[in-house]
Amino acid sequence: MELTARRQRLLKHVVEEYVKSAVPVSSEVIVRRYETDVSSATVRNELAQLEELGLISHPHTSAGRVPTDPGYRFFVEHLMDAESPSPGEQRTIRHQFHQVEPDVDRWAHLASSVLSNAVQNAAVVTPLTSSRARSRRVALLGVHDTVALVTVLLHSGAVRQQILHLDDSAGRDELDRIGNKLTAVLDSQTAEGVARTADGLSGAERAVAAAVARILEQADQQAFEEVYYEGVGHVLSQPEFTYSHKAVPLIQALERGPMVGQLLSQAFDASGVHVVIGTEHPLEQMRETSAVLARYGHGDDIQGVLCVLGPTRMPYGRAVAMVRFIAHVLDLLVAASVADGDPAYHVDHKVGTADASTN
Amino acid sequence: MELTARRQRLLKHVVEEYVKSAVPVSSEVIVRRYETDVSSATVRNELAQLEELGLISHPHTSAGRVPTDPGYRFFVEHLMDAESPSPGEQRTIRHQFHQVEPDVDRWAHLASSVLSNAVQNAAVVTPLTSSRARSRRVALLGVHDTVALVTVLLHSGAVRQQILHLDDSAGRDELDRIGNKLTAVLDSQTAEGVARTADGLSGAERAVAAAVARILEQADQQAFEEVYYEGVGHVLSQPEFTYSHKAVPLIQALERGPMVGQLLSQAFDASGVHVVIGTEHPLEQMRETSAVLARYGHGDDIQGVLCVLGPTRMPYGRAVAMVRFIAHVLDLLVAASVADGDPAYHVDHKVGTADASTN
DNA sequence: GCTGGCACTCAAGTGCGAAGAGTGCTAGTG
DNA sequence: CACTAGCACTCTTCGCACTTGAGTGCCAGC
Repeated sequence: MELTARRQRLLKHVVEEYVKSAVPVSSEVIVRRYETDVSSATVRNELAQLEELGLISHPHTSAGRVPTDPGYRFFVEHLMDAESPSPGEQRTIRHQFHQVEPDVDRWAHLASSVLSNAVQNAAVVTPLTSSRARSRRVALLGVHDTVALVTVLLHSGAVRQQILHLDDSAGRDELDRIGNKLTAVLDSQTAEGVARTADGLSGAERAVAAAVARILEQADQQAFEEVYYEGVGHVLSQPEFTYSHKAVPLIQALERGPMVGQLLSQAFDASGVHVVIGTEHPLEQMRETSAVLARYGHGDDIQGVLCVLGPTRMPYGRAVAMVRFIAHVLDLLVAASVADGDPAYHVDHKVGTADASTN
Repeated sequence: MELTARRQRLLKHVVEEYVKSAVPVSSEVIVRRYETDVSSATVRNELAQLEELGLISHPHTSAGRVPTDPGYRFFVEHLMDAESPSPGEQRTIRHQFHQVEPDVDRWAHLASSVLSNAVQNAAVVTPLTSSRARSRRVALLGVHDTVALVTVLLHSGAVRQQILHLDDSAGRDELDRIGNKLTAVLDSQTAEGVARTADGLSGAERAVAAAVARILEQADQQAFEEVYYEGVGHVLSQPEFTYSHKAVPLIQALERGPMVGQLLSQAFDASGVHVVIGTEHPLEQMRETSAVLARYGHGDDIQGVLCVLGPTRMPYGRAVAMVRFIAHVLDLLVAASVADGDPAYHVDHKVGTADASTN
């Protein structure tokens, strides 16, 4: 009872046909559409073998075959074709990203939108974060008398700001001075570093440094809390969710950002595209959904996660290809916006997109 | 056939009971739970009158009564009690907002979260925007050599930024100079104003001004495009959406921000809380859902919209009360962060929340 | 090793009757 | 005149038996 080439082929047909039609696939259908040179009886014998191996199963005696989670796993590992999106599609997507290129905050949002539409499933994207947020530049803008806006440019290229109420009023020059000083003093510091350094400062500087520390802390926390998701409508349209109560746990997991974090953090263990199928999920509520994920970003420190989420009956090939491609596009964008002194990235970037100033 | 006091009372009972139970309400139930001093036959006679007036209806002969859209409308207009949330609840909510007070960007997100949980329905919130975005302060942060981050503080208190690729490299002093100059020159200008002014500038200044103009334009566009929503799970749990395909149009409307814009813009016509019921919706796809909306913000120019969205069978009283209360809380927050020179707002605000600097 | 043929199983649909909920109407009462 | 008791009527819902058809499993034969 080994996994002959023909059996593998049959498994592939079962998965692909089932993903397409959502109906358990019968020996008859396989013969008609794929393996025209043998009879349905032969196929049935082979399918029985695949079932014994635990790769496919029977909802009931008189029904066709459905892949099991291990079946999908084998398919993903050995059988699937994940060819890249078509050149036309690639161009469209690159173009969309190019349009929002100067607007770092919208990358993740756009990515979730593009991904969910391309794969017709839900997509989740975390914005770019450092594993530990570090300050790169601090600026202060006066809002009015005793209120200032503290803006911190993080090493990751993201920008965060907070309103700060000052004890005394401060002029613009004073604010600029503080901003410049803190930029220098706090350079590349993490939240704890800033807190430590703040002890050596005085008065207004100290208050601002405290705000910076809060911002960094929050950025650390937010890593997986603030996620963009889209395409819930696609998932609900799938036949496995005709009764919406089945979808409720999934949707609540999506809305409660942190729950997804646990899932997404898996993407950090390995590079490349990662597939999690049904019962392989650590989260109880996701035992009937699959995820295709990959990190994007730059280096080991500055990263985000892309994820496609849907029922286990999912077009894995397409999902993997799209996730891989979009991660690649984002990698280039990120590289271009990170101050790392490596000119190679700039070249890459200039090739892919035009300068904002030439718009 | 007039609307006597008793008939109004009965209509109120029908609406409240139906909202609670989701089951058509029978004369029997009304007698048992509300009007114990008359017989069910009497109630039936009265209900028949209400039906003739078009305020309630019959799914079929042997079923109880269900409110019609005009019935809900009358209820909302004349019968509903929208008492404020309990003091404890008010405190909890104020506390939550206080915690993110310095972080303008998260207000809308938090509002949608609080609202959807309190009313157990979906909630949509647009972030604060001016009807026309105006520049208040421009700052430039060097990212690396020829790349700078243009940060614009809008009159509304929101902050936007874009990456800008410069033609020539510029030092920090030069960037500061440009930032200060543009802050002065572009003060209170809209996108068109900035574009016009830019003609008089030269070189790098012009490029930055162009970026500012783009930022303002985008802020104008985004007014209703970028919405926060939450609580889809709650809506799907309602019995009217057991078959999820009924919920798909609603969810897609939510995900496609602009479609909701049409709905939300109604909130601007009138102040106070606005209720739109089922067929009153302009959007075809929302004919079975109701919305409770209000704007929040400061003055006529700086505003956002709060909205509860769910099936017509909705706890209107509770929804109106919560929307009103949260709009009020946000009003105070916004007032405190806007530079309008009116000290009254500051006093208000200091009462409600503590300074960030005293954390 | 493959195939045709056939018995078997089970889900899904159909028709029917009984039960139950709720109404509408009518005649009767204070 | 407003209210009520009572009852016939309607329509949904549920359970049940029956039929249909898809699809399998297996076996004998090539």
